[in-house]
Amino acid sequence: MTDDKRGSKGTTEDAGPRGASRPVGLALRLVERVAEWQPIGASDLARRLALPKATVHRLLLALETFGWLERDGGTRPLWSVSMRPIAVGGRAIERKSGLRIAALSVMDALRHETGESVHLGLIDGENIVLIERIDGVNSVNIFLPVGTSWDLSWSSGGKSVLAHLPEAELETYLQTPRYRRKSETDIIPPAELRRELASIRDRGFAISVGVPPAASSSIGAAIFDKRGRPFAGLSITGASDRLREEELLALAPQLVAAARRISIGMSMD
Amino acid sequence: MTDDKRGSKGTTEDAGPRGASRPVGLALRLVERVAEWQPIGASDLARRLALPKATVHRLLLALETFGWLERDGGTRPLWSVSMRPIAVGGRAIERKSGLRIAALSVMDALRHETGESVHLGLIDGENIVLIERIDGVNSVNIFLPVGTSWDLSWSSGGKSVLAHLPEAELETYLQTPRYRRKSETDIIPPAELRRELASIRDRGFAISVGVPPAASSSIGAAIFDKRGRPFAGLSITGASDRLREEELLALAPQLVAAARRISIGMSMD
DNA sequence: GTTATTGTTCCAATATATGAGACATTAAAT
DNA sequence: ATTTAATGTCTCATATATTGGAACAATAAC
Repeated sequence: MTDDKRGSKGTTEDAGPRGASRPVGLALRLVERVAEWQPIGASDLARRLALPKATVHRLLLALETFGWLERDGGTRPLWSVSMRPIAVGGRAIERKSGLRIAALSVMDALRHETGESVHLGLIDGENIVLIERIDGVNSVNIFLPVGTSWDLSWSSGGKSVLAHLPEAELETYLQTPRYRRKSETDIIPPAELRRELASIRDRGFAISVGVPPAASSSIGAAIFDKRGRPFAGLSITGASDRLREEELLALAPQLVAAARRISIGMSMD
Repeated sequence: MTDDKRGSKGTTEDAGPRGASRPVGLALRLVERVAEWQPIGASDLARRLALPKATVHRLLLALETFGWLERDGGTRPLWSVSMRPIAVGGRAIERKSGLRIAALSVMDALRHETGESVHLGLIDGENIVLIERIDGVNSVNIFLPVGTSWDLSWSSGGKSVLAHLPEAELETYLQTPRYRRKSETDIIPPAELRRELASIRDRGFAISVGVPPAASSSIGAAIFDKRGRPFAGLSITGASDRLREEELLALAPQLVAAARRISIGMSMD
């Protein structure tokens, strides 16, 4: 009631650097955040993003029209993402660089040799995203959904990629503090992580042992492209009461061989 | 050099109905098409979409900044989608209505009983999208990527959903001609499809037999929400030389029971 | 060497996004 | 039942970001 600056627009700075479309940036941020917080109402969303209610509301409507978001039928609509991102992403994986095709037969062989589930993750910035999972023939107690993404330091697959990254990139990665998995406060000392990565580089694989109750343990190895750059991680995962450190180490030779076979398969096209 | 209508802007009509943000619509269309045609160059893309080169180029840059698209390092950049859509979609599936959680244990039991792979698809407009796959303990020769989507009439899971759709919606669905799988020209006569759907409704499941060389066959049943609406399909899939019609029919009781168990699990929250 | 494409940048014109406020409607609190 | 707070929805004047034709450079094809 005091100030009346109607129609004062925000600047592009809010959305991203470079000559980048502001509404597009806002819309994409909205999709990502709705996916994270769904189902969520418009006002709540606006508050969390520190954006005007009207702007958020308008964009939600637009995203609904284009089929990327949908709302449930309640009196107070709650928003969720549609199947569109999955469908788009599925196509992406399918044609992506032949990695999936190169990896599948090797992964299938591995699950039959070991009885355990095999996971394939692809690097995405500072995360690793699960793009394929083949289930072990043993009884499996955990089925990670394709599309799950973790910080590189949280999984054996991610750590094995991290270990072979060029020093400069590792440096950048370590610039931001990394928290231990399942903790919001417990920072991993960079020196500790560096030590572990050095050991991983030496041995050629990473292991990650979960704590007993309903947890899983895994062993992972990196996959390299033709220029020798690590870009994906292969890992064998199982219940942590069955796969203790001893059993994991026994799986190492087969895993490392499989990862190498995939790398080679990728290098010749 | 004749006409000089500089800066004449396009209208919102091009992008979509209602008061919808044009640049957002264009950007999303771009993401979807890039996913379909990747890797693709900017000019080629602009031509196929009948959009000005400059506009496409600018949006591609924006989408790169926001992390949804990426280009390979060649002198002539070719564009592909990043892992972002998968990561977003993964979160979507994870929290979606509890379906995945309700279905997983049932699917796991089913794969151990039958030895074959079990698929879970979610309806998305006139398509069904694969959101979860659990691999059979028998040797499996086909691993469909999560995120794959087909026309409802193309899979046993899709047909079983189609069969229980309200008449009005089925009518709308049949308005558009449906082609046989793997054919661009061979239309399925609506009457034929209607007959098959009636039989599926009677028996409670749908089957789909693939032609021998390197094909797969499956049997599917619908999953219903608490209001009795079919919204997902459960199916058992295997190599078509192992799963002939006879074997598929033998699996029917277990499949139907499993689908019912999931529906019930969904109805109580 | 010549020609045809492609990627990239510029810029004026204008169509479009913006966000404060107001209202109706629903949920929570008293 | 009545009040209070919060939510979804809409409108509108203004500022500005999007737009797309054209020109240029860089690359590929002939």
